[in-house]
Amino acid sequence: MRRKVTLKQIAKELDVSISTVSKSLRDSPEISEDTRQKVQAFAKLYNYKPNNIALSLKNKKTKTICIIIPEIIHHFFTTVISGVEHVANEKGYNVIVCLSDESFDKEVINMEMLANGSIDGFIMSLSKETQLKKDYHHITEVINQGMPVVMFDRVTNDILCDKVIIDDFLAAYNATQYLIDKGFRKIGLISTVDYVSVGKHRTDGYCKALQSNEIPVDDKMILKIEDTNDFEKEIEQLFQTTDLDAVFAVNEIFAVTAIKIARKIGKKIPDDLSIIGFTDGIISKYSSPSITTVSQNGVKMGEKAAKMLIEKLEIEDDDFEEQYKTEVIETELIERESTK
Amino acid sequence: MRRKVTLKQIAKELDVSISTVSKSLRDSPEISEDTRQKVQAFAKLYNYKPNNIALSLKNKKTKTICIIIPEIIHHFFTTVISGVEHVANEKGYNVIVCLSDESFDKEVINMEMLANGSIDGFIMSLSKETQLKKDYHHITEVINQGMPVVMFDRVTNDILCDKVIIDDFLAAYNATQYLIDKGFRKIGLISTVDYVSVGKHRTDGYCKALQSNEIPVDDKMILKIEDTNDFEKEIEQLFQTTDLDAVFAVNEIFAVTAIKIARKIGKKIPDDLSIIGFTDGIISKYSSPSITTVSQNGVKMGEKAAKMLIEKLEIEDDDFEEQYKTEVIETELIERESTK
DNA sequence: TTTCAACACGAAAACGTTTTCGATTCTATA
DNA sequence: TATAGAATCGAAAACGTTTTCGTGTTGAAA
Repeated sequence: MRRKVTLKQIAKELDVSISTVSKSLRDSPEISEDTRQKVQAFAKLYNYKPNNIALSLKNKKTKTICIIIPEIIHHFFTTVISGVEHVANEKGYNVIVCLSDESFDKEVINMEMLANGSIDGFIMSLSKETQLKKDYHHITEVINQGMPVVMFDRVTNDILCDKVIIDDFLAAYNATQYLIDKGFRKIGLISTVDYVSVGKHRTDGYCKALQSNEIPVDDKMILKIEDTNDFEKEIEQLFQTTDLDAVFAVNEIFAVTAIKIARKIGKKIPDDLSIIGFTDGIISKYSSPSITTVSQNGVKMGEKAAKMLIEKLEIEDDDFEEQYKTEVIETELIERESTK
Repeated sequence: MRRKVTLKQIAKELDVSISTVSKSLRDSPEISEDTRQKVQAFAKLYNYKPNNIALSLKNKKTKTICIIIPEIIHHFFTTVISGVEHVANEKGYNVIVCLSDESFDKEVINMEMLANGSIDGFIMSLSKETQLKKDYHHITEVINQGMPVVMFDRVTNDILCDKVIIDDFLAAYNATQYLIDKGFRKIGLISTVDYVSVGKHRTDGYCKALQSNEIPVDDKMILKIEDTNDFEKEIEQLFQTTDLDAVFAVNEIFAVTAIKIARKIGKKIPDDLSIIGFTDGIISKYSSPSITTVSQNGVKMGEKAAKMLIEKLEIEDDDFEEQYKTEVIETELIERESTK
């Protein structure tokens, strides 16, 4: 077991000072060719690598960013991670992934823990509970300490910071309009409870589309799901109490479950019922029938968020004009087999 | 913007020494009640939190572990992350997630980057390319430096370290036997290339089960997929050149794709063809028909791996008897709709 | 020979902690 | 009152770097 070698050890071994070793390794012109080569050879032999922690302490930069997501089970979030990872690694940053499990407390703990020097900045999507409580003190706290934060997808207007979102309202509007254009009039909605920001926006877009086409919004056709554990019954009830010819679901789990329930009660997809989902995830693609869906490019969101964060991190502190941007990622409707 | 306050600043402000501040905050008996309260009050007011990096440098412990996975798209790996996160957080550790993208180089870079003080230990599953090259120098290097490594799922016998696996051979054997018990004889296999360790073991289990039942192994019924990008054609060809009544697929992507192709060429699932997958992931559950599968409890694997790693980290260096364990996680067959 | 610059290197501070040990003051006992 | 011992605090080292600045040596020009 050969422990890592330090500058001090090299210095001692070669009988020079620590400074000389450091400078030699960084090719400082102050050092003579002779000693430089001697030191470098020795360092290579013992596989010297500078200690990251010491560097972090000295530079006050850790070259590490943290992404906090509510759940890892939603494929969308894993694609965001993938995007973040990609550009972060490219720029020499590491990524710490934290899961809030939709819990306010876990979100707070994670942030407080990491904000004390461990990382340089946050990329995050709000947990359900945080959105419900509307308590963002932990985030403002971090921002006030001068640590940049980029929010994505589930964001809030109560916080001033960089954001990456899609136009949930417009995407839902277009999806609904697509169904209307196909001739459907009895269009159901399977959404989340309103305090989840994106759920609210998508619900609004759905309603607006109906209104624009002078189709009355019928609350009986709208299902807002709170508990993700046992929502199959609710969907089944929706299908049995209403006579829908199309459904817009705000995520792919809801969409695929709707398909399953519809089948169970004897409806053929898409012949008897057309379904549009949200998020072009792995389920939509591999489900049979594959699901027509609003693509929400998670990789692109992650990449963009990481770029914005790292940009903020690398501008000199001199020209710190606080300019917050909100980037809107394009969505598109991917037509597959669940609509006709 | 109120920057983080340090011990030095508090000391200066209260006109005491840094040591006194530090001791006061840690409730040292050396300090008088008076000054202790004074310091603590001041610290609370200014929301003092110790700097993690400084602590890491001092303690030579970062309280951070890294998990390296080949791909985040496989739901199995995300469940492992979830398990690791869970116990790590419980024990006060942070988790850095790295994606090797099945690339040897990325695996090496990630490990070399983080091994220099940034983290305390690794949890990892080998990339395809690493398994192909059989080059594990980066891993032995890390282990030789005294940093514990726990491997899971895709492991190798060439490295001595703690491991968490399932019995791939037995699980595949049982799955195949299950099909045989149902009366099937023409059982196809959709596997990965042999250098992926788990693919090889599952293939062996399949073959062994056939042999035990005196069913000849027919290479034409075995498809080994190398390129994950365009394997649909290969599966289609398999179905057209052979007349199978059942298929065992070594992961859920292969399984769901097999269903899709089978449907496409007019076969009904499970009436004309029964299919068993591997990994009880999100696809298997939500696919319709839902997929009978070998459950490979990723959460449990992650939890176990994290526990083993943290245990290694927290034993005193005194009693360092190198004892490596290999933990085998139970699998079970989950019967769903894709078999009859 | 003197002087000055270039050259080569080392000492020390700094990042923010914790901890050991020494120093000073106070209290109580002889 | 002298003194031992407790109580209270500060100096400094240590973790591993980088970097500024100072210092000594060398060579060449005056």
